[in-house]
Amino acid sequence: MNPINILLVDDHAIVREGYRSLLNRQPGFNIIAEAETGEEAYTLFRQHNPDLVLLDLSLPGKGGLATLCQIRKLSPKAKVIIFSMHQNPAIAKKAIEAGAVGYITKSSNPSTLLKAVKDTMNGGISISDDITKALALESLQGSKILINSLSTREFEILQMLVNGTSKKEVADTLCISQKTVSNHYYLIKSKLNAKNDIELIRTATEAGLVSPINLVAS
Amino acid sequence: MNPINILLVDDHAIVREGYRSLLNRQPGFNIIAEAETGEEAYTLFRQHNPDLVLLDLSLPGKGGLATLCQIRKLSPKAKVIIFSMHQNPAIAKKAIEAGAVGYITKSSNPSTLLKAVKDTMNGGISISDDITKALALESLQGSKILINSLSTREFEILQMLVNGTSKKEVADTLCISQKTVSNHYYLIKSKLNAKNDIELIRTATEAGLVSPINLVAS
DNA sequence: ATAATCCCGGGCAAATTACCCGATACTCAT
DNA sequence: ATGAGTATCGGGTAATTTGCCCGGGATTAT
Repeated sequence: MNPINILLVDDHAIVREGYRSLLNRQPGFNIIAEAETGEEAYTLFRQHNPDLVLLDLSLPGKGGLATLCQIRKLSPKAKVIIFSMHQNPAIAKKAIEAGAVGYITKSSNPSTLLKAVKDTMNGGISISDDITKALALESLQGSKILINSLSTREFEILQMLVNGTSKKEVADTLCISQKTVSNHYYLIKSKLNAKNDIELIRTATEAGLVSPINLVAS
Repeated sequence: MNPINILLVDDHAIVREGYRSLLNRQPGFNIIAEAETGEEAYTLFRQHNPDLVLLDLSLPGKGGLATLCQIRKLSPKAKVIIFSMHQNPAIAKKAIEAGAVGYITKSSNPSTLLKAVKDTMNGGISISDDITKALALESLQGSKILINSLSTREFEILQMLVNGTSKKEVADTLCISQKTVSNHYYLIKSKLNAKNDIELIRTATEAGLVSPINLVAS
């Protein structure tokens, strides 16, 4: 049987070293190229047309997801396994939606990665246990695209708040009482499943509600 | 000459694989133990008393900075090189202040790491180029970065909090009372001039403390 | 030796949250 | 047009958190 040709994409040299060492110890795998950035990955993909791409998500420049999309657009049958440090199921979902055949966290066992490579070459989809567990939990609590469940008013208030407007200012601006703002705030948090302000901001940021920061020289 | 005995600490198996492969190719290095967590690292350090520790900063559990402090406390002459994915100079500063003899980013060349190991064994301090450059830039623009007024502990707690760890989790992880976390939190907020969580996160984001989750919309 | 921090937490009043409630008002399908 | 559904507005109250002060032990610097 021909060896499986693999394109390795990770911006950290030491991680590539790790993959290489791991895969070289196994028969049947051949790393034909390595890339540090999304751009490079795309170029090398076209050049070598590998059987499989091992792709890190947090790439400098355009990012891993975008690279994944680009590669899939060029060659919709391309097999790409995402290898990421994020244990966030939302990210895994995005990756699978975008066409990845696998999502493995970097804290997984090396054997998990090897298994994923084999499984996906047989046409399967492979997701590491920590993620499947998190996904299961999430689907139990029936999460959707949460931000869409906000009403217009809630959305408006959230947007003001995460951009630094104080509750009092919001109340004054909208001519409602501070109490109402607080109540909205409470509802927003529950709708978005945020346990605290920080989670709220992260969700809002994901949804693009937070405008970029003005660096103030003081 | 005796080989240099190294303790490897990283929670990602694939990264350890990388280190191992890299160092084994060089004569004179010997990895005597590997750890995945700070606790384990500390135990193994006492057991093996290595010449050098390669320590990842983003460890689960107690965290890399705290582990560094703990080891240095036990053995003030211990040599620890921090190996981190953060290119943030503020983090590097904290690490060196806490007694690390080196700070190398994971995006550095393998040869940089090897050189750092050698240099530090000769009594030097080694910092990767990207960081020294960033430090230079920072001092040029002479911005009195508020973040630097935080103590090590405060810094650590802030980092956990803005990355979504709840106060209770922080307390449990660090084995301190929730009240103490709250008090730290209060002090952090005043030191950073933040009126509320949102401002705090913005400042922390500016300082690069928040690990991004950029979900790209198709 | 003394001063200055840092880290840890108790205490307590003030503020905020979590969650309940009822009152309008608007939309929309029957 | 009537009733069901839901958005907006806020009152009330118990539980929690904050803001701020305190002191004590451990380190570090002077």
